[in-house]
Amino acid sequence: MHPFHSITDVERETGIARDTLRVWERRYGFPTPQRNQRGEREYGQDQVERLRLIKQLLDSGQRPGKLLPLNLPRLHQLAQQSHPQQSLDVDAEQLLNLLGTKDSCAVRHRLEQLLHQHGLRLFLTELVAPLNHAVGEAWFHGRLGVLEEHRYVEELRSLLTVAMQSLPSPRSGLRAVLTTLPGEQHGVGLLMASCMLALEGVEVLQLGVQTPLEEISRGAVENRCRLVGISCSSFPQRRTTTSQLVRLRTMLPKEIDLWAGGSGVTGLPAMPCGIRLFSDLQQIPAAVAILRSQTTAEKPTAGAVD
Amino acid sequence: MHPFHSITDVERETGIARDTLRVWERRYGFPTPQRNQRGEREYGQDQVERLRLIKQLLDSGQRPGKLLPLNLPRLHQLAQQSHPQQSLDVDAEQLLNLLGTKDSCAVRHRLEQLLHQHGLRLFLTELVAPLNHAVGEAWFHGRLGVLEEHRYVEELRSLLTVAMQSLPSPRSGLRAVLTTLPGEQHGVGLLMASCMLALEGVEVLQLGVQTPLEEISRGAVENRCRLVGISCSSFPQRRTTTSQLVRLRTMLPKEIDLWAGGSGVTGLPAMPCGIRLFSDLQQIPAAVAILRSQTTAEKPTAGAVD
DNA sequence: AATTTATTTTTGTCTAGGACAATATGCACC
DNA sequence: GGTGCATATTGTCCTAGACAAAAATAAATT
Repeated sequence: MHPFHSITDVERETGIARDTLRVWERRYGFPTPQRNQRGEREYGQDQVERLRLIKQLLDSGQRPGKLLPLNLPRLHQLAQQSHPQQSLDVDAEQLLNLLGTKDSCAVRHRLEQLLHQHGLRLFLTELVAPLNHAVGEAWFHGRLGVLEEHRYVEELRSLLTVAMQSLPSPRSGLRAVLTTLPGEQHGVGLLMASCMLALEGVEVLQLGVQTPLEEISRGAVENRCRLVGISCSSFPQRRTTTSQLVRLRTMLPKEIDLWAGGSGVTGLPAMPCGIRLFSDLQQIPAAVAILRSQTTAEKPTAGAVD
Repeated sequence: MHPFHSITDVERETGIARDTLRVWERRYGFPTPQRNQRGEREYGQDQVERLRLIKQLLDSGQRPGKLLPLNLPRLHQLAQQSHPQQSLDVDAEQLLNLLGTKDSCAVRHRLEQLLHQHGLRLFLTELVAPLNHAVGEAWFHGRLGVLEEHRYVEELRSLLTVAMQSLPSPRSGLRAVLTTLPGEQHGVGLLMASCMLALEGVEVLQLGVQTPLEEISRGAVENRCRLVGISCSSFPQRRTTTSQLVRLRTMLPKEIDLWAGGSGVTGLPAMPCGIRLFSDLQQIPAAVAILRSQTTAEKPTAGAVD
């Protein structure tokens, strides 16, 4: 009926905290919501759009002081500049186009085709990883909507879930807990990492998203896991990621490795200690190999741990 | 290191809004966090536990005024009373026990066994639905941890995803968009509903969780869906669910049905109009049948719509 | 006695403007 | 070009008050 959004709505839709929205209004004069009878803010659709765009630009490194005074055209202009169209694999490009059409089966079929053609590992590293990024960018530029993005994610999730089921039962010996931090909602990166580890013969204990740190730690210990993997997408504040990872590190026994990867860790301010950051899925096989050689080497010489 | 949580942490871990935490402190004298140098609240682990329990009791219909003055033993006592152990199917009971053990494969295998034994539909309505509830309760009573719950959810998700893939391609004619409202994070109910619809030959467009209302509407229209299904789990405020559903209803063309189901809609204060609430998965087949007969009946007599 | 209607209490969310530390930026200096 | 320090920017937290929606209770009606 009335196209107005409360401050809580806007917080949910843009990912910008209520306090931040209010302080922006005070400091920069934007947004400028109307007020209802009760004196509460009512954001119009246009302001929400603009805030969404601002949020995206912020996440890509821009600063609020520059961004908030700009009008919509200038913001779009900036979006163009800061995220130039990147060249893409021909397959990825094709899929991106398919996503834009109404035909959802086509996307599914093409993904399956490519999976069988290249095998799971290459499919993940060469196609899905860049495609994920490209889908995000396409949304950023307004080429795809949230709808298309969700559809893509669901197709991929389903495809990878099925693919992982049909992998041979891992030769035990190396077990891993895989999950995301509390607050993190995106599960596709997690699934991709699970696949990569499973491909290396690691027995993966997938816990889904948003596991409390205490439970991650308990799960790793109780199941005698050698390693904990955390998938991090973009987070509201990057220092949240860091502090949570550090806290998890202190909770885990030191003989359990802690790995973190995903777009949320690239450009993270260098971990203090004992946390391995992955900027790329492709680093996983080598890391697993090293871990495996370490573990088998250590096994015979028991003890020597205080 | 230091076992203290900021107010944001507590908000994330308990699902209680910051403002609410502060106002409780003011009104009821609980929680009573310490303050750090800067004067900021620091909640100890015990207070967080207590708040979690309080949140659970609130969700089950208790009132803050009664709950907040109570100490921990009394809260547990109340939890026992308000959620008496229910009798369970022998299969469900067995699975609940398996979940408590470390052996994750056993859960998986037993679920698969039962799925093949009963078929997907009975598996969902007779086993999974009550088991979901039982797992929630078991967590409530401290019998299972978050870890076990997550493991269960992931196994189920994977199992149902695979099962849905192996269903025959739906005979087209009836198409549905299925998703959850913005803010809703739980996707299992969604997957179960998708399965039920797919079993009835409905072509399901799964959009995953948290789709903005505008995008739900757009997806339904663009893909010529006859119906939109929303899966609602427990929501912070129930009126949020209502208002969002009503808003979605107004956005959708009136020839598209809107269905909502899940634990979040039971006991919801009667929808104004044009929204069908499902308290049970079993109601789905009949509703689809009716819809199908309506649609085929209407098709020939085109027009008569302003 | 049961059901409807009015009144009171409870409760979550919103507001304002101030404060401060953590991060980023600009600039002199090596 | 890199390094250290002063300065500016920015998100989050604070207090305390206000108010409407929901729930509980009381009152009035059938």
